[in-house]
Amino acid sequence: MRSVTTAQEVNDPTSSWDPYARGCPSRDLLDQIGSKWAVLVLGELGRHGVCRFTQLRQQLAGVSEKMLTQTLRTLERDGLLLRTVYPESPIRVEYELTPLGQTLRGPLKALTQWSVQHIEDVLDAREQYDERTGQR
Amino acid sequence: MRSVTTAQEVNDPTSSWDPYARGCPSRDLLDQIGSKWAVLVLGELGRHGVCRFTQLRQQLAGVSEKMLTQTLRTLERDGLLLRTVYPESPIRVEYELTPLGQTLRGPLKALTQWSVQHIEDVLDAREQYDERTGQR
DNA sequence: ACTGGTCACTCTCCTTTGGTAAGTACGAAC
DNA sequence: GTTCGTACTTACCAAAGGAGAGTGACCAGT
Repeated sequence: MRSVTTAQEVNDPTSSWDPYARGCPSRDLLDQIGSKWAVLVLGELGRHGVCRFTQLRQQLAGVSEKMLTQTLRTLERDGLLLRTVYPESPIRVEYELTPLGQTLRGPLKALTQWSVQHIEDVLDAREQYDERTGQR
Repeated sequence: MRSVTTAQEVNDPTSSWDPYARGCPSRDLLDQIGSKWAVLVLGELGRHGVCRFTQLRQQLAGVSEKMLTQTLRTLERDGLLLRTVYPESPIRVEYELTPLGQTLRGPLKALTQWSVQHIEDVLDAREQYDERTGQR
């Protein structure tokens, strides 16, 4: 068992993960999957199925190669995507979601859609806030 | 109209927000709402309805006062939560979700649940990855 | 043999963000 | 008048992120 064993969970090994607890792996994971580039990488792989490095770099306009590599490695390590190297010339590397990664599509799509659907409300709210606080 | 007007969207002013586009406000918003502390603050306010500063600081174990204040201000400005000051002594400040903030509960809850439900799979995947790459 | 091109990184430098801890403002209670 | 509680600010430093040049493997052309 890998569960972080503390006093209160000794008799309850299955339900001990709490993102609100400091240092809990589930908090770190939540942070990872909600991070800027991870959301977009997973979203893109969810829509296109299989992608190459350069393709992703173009779709996620503005990502640096360093961050793209870093994000892809982390997601691969977490078992969310599969990285396949074809030793052709020039080299070809393909990325695709694993079954585990697929299970994240729904939640992430919901979040992405929310940001598109409500961005105008948010921009309005910001304007009002700035007027309110700017006057004083 | 606040929409960022570029060539391809001149005849389509309503559906122009794209989180995959560099500098699009919806990308920034997605980044905000998916950020570490914002997720937890919104989650906590979703569960408890109304919270005070100190209460939030305790529930979100590990957050610094600086980051909590900063996160709360940003969320208030974005119209996701309401901040009410009661000029008693000692001062009392209450935070609660706005109707707009309520609409985020679903998506964020899904994400949080995912991280709890799949953290073990991810930890397994990491172990395997480290073995694979550590050997070479 | 040598130049140039492609792809997927990798490295370095510098800016921005985040964390730690101490300080501030206000009235109330002792 | 000193201490307490509450909700912040501020100063400082370490860690993460972004910009851009460099690397290595391979091959096509000259």
